[in-house]
Amino acid sequence: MNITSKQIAELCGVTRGTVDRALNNRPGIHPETREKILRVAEELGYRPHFLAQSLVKGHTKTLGIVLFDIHNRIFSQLFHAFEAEARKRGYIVYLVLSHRDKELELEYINNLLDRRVDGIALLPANFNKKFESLLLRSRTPIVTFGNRLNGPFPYIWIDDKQAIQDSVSFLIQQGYRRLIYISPPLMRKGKENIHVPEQRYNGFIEACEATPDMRFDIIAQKNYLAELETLMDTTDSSSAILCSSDVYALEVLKWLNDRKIKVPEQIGLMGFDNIDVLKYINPAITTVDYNVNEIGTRLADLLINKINNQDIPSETLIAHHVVEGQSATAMR
Amino acid sequence: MNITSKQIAELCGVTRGTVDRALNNRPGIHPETREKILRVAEELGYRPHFLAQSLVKGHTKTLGIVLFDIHNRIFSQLFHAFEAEARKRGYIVYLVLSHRDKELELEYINNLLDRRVDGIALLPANFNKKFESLLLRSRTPIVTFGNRLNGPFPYIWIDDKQAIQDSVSFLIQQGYRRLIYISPPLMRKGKENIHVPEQRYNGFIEACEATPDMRFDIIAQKNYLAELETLMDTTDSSSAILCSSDVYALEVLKWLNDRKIKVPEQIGLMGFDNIDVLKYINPAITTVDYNVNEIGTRLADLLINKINNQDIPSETLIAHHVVEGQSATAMR
DNA sequence: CTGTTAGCGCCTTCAC
DNA sequence: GTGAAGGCGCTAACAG
Repeated sequence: MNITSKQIAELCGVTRGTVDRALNNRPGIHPETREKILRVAEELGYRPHFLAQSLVKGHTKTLGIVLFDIHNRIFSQLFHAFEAEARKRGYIVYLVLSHRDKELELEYINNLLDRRVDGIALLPANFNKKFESLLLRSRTPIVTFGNRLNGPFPYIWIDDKQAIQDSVSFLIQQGYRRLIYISPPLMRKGKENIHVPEQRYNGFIEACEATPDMRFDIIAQKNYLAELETLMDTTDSSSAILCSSDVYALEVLKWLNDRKIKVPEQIGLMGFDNIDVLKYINPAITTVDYNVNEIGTRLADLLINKINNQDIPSETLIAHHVVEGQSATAMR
Repeated sequence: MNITSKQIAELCGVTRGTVDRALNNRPGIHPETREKILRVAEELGYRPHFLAQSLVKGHTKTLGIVLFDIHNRIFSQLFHAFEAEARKRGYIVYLVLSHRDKELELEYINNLLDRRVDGIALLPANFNKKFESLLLRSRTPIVTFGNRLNGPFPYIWIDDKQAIQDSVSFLIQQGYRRLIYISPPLMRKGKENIHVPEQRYNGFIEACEATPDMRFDIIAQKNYLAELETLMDTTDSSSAILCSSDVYALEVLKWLNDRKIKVPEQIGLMGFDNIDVLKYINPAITTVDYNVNEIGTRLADLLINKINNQDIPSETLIAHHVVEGQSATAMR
């Protein structure tokens, strides 16, 4: 169906070796022969068979990236940057969505490995030894992000623990003395890789315990609004709700709005991630910002460098900072 | 590096043909030989080389999907559904982002073709004959969506013209008699494939012209807020702004908020797409809803059916309906 | 039942 | 400068 180098060889009355020399302009071929072959190839719209090339060259110029989903804006932005950098460096990417499902992730990883991707950017849901040894045995370059593994896999993200501590500091400074921390992923502890939620959780606990007179609660379940409800009568204007992600903060704000509870007048609210839809929300939600585009770009950069056998740092942490909105400003 | 069927053959003292029979459990092999081969393969963690398989089988079990971007929620949702259906049917997908850039789209299409993807789901930015003939010549199954080509390419989306007419009808019914239609993509007319924006535009014009006493304006430029400003002193509470997409409606609402112009008291506002972030917005934006998950699923379904040489409809239109919020409710 | 052979499309020595 | 041959890893048709 498609024109092959063999056919060109026949048409030009030469052998495939010569055609190859012309096509990949390698030395050792008469200029005229080259001209002719190139012309014929051009006319016939010859395009090399990428798979066949990959098979012999041993690389596919393909990257795989596994994400939980792209509903969370943070991940769709990350993908954008990743894809752009990959393209600039000559790679095309498989995007697969694990939905935090360990089985599915495993299935996908195996599939990507079978397809001989040159490297994988991985947001891991699995976390056990068996999984890691599969990755290691594959000898495929891998860079993790947004969740850490135990083995020697390079990692890029932010300093989550510090970021939450900064958030708590900010809230304390605003005069808040009673905090409710909402982080549903914590409920999957032991069942799933929740490295980042745990880092944030640890940061929260430490920061709170280091503060005299601080009261705090943790909500770690899927149905977090129901639990929040039971806590509401213990709150006042010196209370604030800190969410481990903007997506929860948005839900909480909506829930509070529906109940005519005013933010920040009656209770403070703070998110995390600074996803871009926040700009449309009233009141502006105080949150933690970090350059996710940079993460995406660096992620691709690191992975490709690793593919090229360059040394890359085992950990790359991107800067973060609290962005003050109007949702966590206690009446002092 | 990785174990091959040849090595298994040697280890088992048989030939590759036999190994192949065992691995792909084909008939004509002694149960014991099969057992042994399977056991050895299992122990060594043998996995077939997907590329080599593809090369000989003539298919790659790979789909390509080209999107403008995944910032617009409608596209990330669509991808989710597409990816899920593809996976269920045994395919993995390349996601490439054209950013509406015709050159880039072309480059990507060629790349996907070189990689011998089994099919392409295409949101086209290009629209000329040359582009279409490239697609046709490739003989690769293609299904378009969200923008139409002229050639015989199956298409799936919604009835955009009708949807805007329904929107206008709704606004008229609410008592609006002066409409401002905002659709920035229209400015790229002639330069880029804007099939859908044009359909919506046509629907708008027809619906307005069919209505006596209707005044209307079109804003078709990137800097639409600036143009909107010049029109604001010609509006009153019987005026409404109709946006060709929710993303513009969100910007407009923010802009109006900043100017303390009340929606819908002073002016009506309506969007299109019903992207999921709308649920967090106040006032609730009236918009047009359609099941984008269904589009994503059907898109994959159609494409795969086409790959399997089944007949598929040249046009598939998904239902839509106006969702009433509080942003376009004239004081009657 | 199993081995042999040929081929998918391309690249890469090694002779001539 | 060019041809011939072998191989990437797997499948498939044909013998035996």
